[in-house]
Amino acid sequence: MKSGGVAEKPMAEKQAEEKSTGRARGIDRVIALMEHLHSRRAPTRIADIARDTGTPRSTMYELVNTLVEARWLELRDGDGTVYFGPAMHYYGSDYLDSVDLIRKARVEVAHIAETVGETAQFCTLEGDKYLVVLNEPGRRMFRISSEIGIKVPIPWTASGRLLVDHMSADEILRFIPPDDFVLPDGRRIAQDEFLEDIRRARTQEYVRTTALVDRFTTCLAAPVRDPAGRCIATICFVVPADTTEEAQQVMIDTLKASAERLSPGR
Amino acid sequence: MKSGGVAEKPMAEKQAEEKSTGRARGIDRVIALMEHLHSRRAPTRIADIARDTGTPRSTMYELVNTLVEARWLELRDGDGTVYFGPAMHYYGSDYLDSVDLIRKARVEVAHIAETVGETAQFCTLEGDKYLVVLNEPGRRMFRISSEIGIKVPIPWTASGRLLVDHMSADEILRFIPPDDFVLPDGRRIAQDEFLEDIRRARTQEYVRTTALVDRFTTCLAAPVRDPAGRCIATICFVVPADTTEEAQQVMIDTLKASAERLSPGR
DNA sequence: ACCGTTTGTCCGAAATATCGGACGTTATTC
DNA sequence: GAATAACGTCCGATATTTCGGACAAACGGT
Repeated sequence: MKSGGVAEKPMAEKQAEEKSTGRARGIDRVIALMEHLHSRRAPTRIADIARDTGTPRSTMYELVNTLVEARWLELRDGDGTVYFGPAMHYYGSDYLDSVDLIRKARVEVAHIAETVGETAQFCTLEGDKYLVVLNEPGRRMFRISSEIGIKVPIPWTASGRLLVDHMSADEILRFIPPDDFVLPDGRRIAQDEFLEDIRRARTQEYVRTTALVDRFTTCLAAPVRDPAGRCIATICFVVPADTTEEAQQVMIDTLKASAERLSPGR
Repeated sequence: MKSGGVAEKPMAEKQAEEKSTGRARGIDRVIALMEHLHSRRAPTRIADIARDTGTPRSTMYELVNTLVEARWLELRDGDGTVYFGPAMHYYGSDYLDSVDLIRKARVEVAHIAETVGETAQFCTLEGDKYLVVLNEPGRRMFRISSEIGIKVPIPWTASGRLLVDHMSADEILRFIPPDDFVLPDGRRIAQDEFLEDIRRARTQEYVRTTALVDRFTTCLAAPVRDPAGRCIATICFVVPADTTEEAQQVMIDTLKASAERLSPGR
């Protein structure tokens, strides 16, 4: 077997079965299936999906067949594993084109990633989590797998500090789940430093963070604001921490210009 | 109402109901729903979707609610219309990243679109139709709406001439539905000219077409070939027909270089 | 202001899709 | 090479989801 074998993630079937009986609608099982694939982000064997989503095996086989036929899913490798199919890309592209801000952001992100040569992203909030919506790898491309659509705690990111800057300190601390201040390596982000970052961000109109999620990475982010001045999204660079200060200043100016162009109603 | 009102497309419910009774599984209704949205490529009212897909109204409302909750769909405008939601983008991105050739093609297409400044695309065959998989608008950006995932007759395109160049003349004419030689404006593409285009393409390793689908547009395409020499995809530019010959030569060279880099096993 | 049309919700009935388990086949382990 | 585990398919029963139609509210044209 090429993938790491049996995964032990007992979190996927949260709401797989909520009522009393184990029986569920096909569509609900399909939604659980797709969410599971997205969270694993790798081709997965059908039996594993069935187990991890709490779906009966026979049902899962039946549904997967249907979805493969519709090209929502694709059989991968020898066979035995499935992953997303081309139909998802088509529908996803339709979504991107249908949202004005995202369509414009795509142009900006592609442009600055190409000209600067570093990975650029466009991010928003979804609920109380931070989310990468667009990702354009730079020439370096040291991070291969996309994080698009993966929810991340707000304090882990530079953009997160901008996306909550319309709230008061109290509101912010009530808004963000306390556990989200703990980084993947176990370090805890001090709340007062976090709030100070946000305060500074409001005047500087950009945020820089270093060695947060990843020890050797710096994030630079600028806010996209609605006419009321509220940060509705961010555009950012993800660069090696040893990037020179001058280069970073250029990037910050680039980000501010792009963010300005993206801010609606100007 | 902002859209053209009631649409009269009696083709969407092809296989909406195939058996005898009108009853169908939820998942099949959802697949029909998504395909319908993709073919319309615009936010659509729920009742219209129900009618055009042959789904009972009450069923469609039920399903749409479920899908909106899962963020597969989004309510648009005031309300009343639905379209694809962010989840489709996330799943679609996962698909793009999971296919090696497409992941590489994304880099190439973005790069040449940025440097040349014209719209670049990456295309393949799906069944007997041509299909845009990636589309990166140039600076001009005169065509806004994406055609990603929309099936187009092979003879209408420059890329199509490359994608069938491994077949004999007979095979090609058997492969392409006869109606596909008729352009949107009613003109008919002569089969011998079409075959001659393909023959020339094989030696030149690129194709140029002008004023085919669109009177003022020229397409330039180069083949991505597998180790056996078979064209498995194309990379192309879509430019105004009055682009100078010198500029077009530069683009052809650019395409050939990119196509070469994308061709597996070299 | 009137009236016809459309929207969105609710309900009971019944057609059927989901489920569990069994079975033959293929892969993996020792 | 035998034993064990996993894979994928099939089948009948029943719990459930789909469906049609009815209804109130909102809309829109005259």
